[in-house]
Amino acid sequence: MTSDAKDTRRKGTAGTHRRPTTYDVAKQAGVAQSTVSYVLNDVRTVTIPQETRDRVLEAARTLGYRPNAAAASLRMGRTNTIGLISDEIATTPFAGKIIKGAQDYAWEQGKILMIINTDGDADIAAAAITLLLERRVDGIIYAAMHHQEVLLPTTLRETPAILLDCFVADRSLPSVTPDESGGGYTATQTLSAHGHRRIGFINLQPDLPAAVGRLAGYHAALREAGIALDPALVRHGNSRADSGYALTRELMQLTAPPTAIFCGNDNIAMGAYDALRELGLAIPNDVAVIGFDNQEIIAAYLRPALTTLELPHYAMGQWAVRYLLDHTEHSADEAVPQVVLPCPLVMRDSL
Amino acid sequence: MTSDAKDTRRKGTAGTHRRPTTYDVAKQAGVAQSTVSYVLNDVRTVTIPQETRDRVLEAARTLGYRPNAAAASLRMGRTNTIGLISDEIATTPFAGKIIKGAQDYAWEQGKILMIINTDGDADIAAAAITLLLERRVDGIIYAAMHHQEVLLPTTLRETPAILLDCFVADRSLPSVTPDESGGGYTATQTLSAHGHRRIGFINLQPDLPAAVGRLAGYHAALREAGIALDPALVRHGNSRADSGYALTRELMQLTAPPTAIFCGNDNIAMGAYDALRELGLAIPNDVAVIGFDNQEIIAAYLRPALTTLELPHYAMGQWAVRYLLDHTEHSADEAVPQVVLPCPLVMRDSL
DNA sequence: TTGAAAGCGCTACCAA
DNA sequence: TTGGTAGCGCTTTCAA
Repeated sequence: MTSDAKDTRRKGTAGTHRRPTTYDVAKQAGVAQSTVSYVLNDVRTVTIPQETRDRVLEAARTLGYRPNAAAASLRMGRTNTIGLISDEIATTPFAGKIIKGAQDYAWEQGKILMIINTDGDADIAAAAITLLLERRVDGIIYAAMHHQEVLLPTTLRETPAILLDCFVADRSLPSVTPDESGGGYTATQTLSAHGHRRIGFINLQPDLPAAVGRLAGYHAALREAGIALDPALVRHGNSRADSGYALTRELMQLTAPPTAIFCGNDNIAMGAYDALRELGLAIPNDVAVIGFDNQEIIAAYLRPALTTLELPHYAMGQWAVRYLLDHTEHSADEAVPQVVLPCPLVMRDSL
Repeated sequence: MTSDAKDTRRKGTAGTHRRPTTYDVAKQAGVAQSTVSYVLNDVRTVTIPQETRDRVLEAARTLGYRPNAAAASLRMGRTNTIGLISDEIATTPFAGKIIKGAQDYAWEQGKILMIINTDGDADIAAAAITLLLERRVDGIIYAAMHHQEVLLPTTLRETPAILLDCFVADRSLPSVTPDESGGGYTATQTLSAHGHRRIGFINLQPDLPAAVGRLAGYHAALREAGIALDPALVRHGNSRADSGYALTRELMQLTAPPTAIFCGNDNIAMGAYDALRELGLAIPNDVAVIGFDNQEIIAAYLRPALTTLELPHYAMGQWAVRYLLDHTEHSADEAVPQVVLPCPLVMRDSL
């Protein structure tokens, strides 16, 4: 703290940390600043003799030179940064997977992520967009953790953007979401391939995109297998375990109860397990169960381990970044893609 | 791509997106560039008449002006950005909490986070540090997901940095970690306060900082309660459920088995539940159980719900950012804090 | 109260 | 092959 007059860290007394610049490196190496830039960026349009290169590299090393990304960004008009706005982060394992998918790909491409969590607050989302715009990110990913329609500030259109696990009503923004109906189809088809003809379906709240899609898939698979749709076998719950429990009991009280149950998510499946156990029914011998979401901690710990469908969070994260990097330019003429990624089956022991 | 025939986006034909600058705003408002800066940044040292202010604000608005953060950073030497390097992100719920804690505080202070996940790879960590240094972040948080000693590149010392849930051997870098021994104490003391005198402890691998700390806390609480330490009651496992299962069986086979078990983490507790159930012992009436980590998905779903200690991930994230913001300057003379944050008890139904 | 201008560190153009 | 130099958009000093 002290020293003479306590200016320890302001003046050039060693404590000062003015980082060396290309200018310093140039001086040290006895070349021009531009030469330093050429060498450091390995610019191939100019040819610099190895000897000079070495001198520059050496000077940079001894000075501890580090390029200043802000200066480069200012000059080049690109920040090599991608903004990621997510509506949740701590409360779901999905967030981590999306981030990881996005980051892995971004990192490969030398890009870096700026992540902002909104906690579902629209004002924060708007502020986040503003901030990222000021940072001149090369693109913005707006990610929801549960497939839904969203309403977004128009400011998002000032930069390339892509929606992840969500979409806008008029589909005017590119999006990447899970193939819900494909998932519903896979689940149902897998069950029917195992010989089941009476397949119960405990769906999520009927208004959710996920529920609509999965139900469509269920219908399609049934149709394809030549199984008549029995409306009594389809129920809508609230996506929690208690609803899985209650609706499973309802289903099993039917005069012709199902031999397999497709659960709208893994929580519901957990409830189904409880109900089935209480009824003295064995999984999968008496009743087969298949879930959705692959919430590892549930699915892998349930006994028997739960067969389920995985939501492609990692893949969506990856896809979103790739899309942004491939579409750095605003090209209004191109179609706005609404991409849908498959939900892979994760086979365990419940069927 | 060529011109003449299809240069829609290069020239000023509407498609072009040269963002307006302070210069444009100045021109539009009929003032000098500096005036724009004064108004936009609300600089109080100069007094600008409301009328001028309004003109500037209006011009900025109609032009859709957005400050360029890179330019400001370059000029000011501060980026208002904090780097967060984490060794895992998708595989543990802890990451989300740390990030949220860090981000919530950073956001409040107008700072933004750059997050890089290393997957535990030292090379990636080193590259991440380099990248963040080039970005001139105002500070770096290096976060582990499990309390451990780490070995870090010296480059980390080029900027203010803080370690989260980890530390370096010589304690030369500031750190914030959970109060493991305080947690061990709380767990044990809580059990003894419930009247238990024979308290088993199934610890993690003995070499982990968490295990060492929790054991010390266990000892301290026993001593304080006047309970003699019985080495037979202390076991070391491998932090997974199977080890909790096996060691619980061992413990219960003792001629004087424990009436309560303190489990080194929630996975172990899960295994203990299985063993106890198999032995026909009721929780908490026959044996009380307390866990550690508060892995919500385990702890809250276990029946009876598990009483456990929470790791302060959110608080550590918050603390780390606060520390960095308070110590923007490199002050070598200050002591290097090794802060320890409490692990709060989360009461549920297992004791 | 306002304006001109310097300069943050970098890239890349143009000349030598 | 190398070097001088003009900005990128901003903040802030200094003069008017």
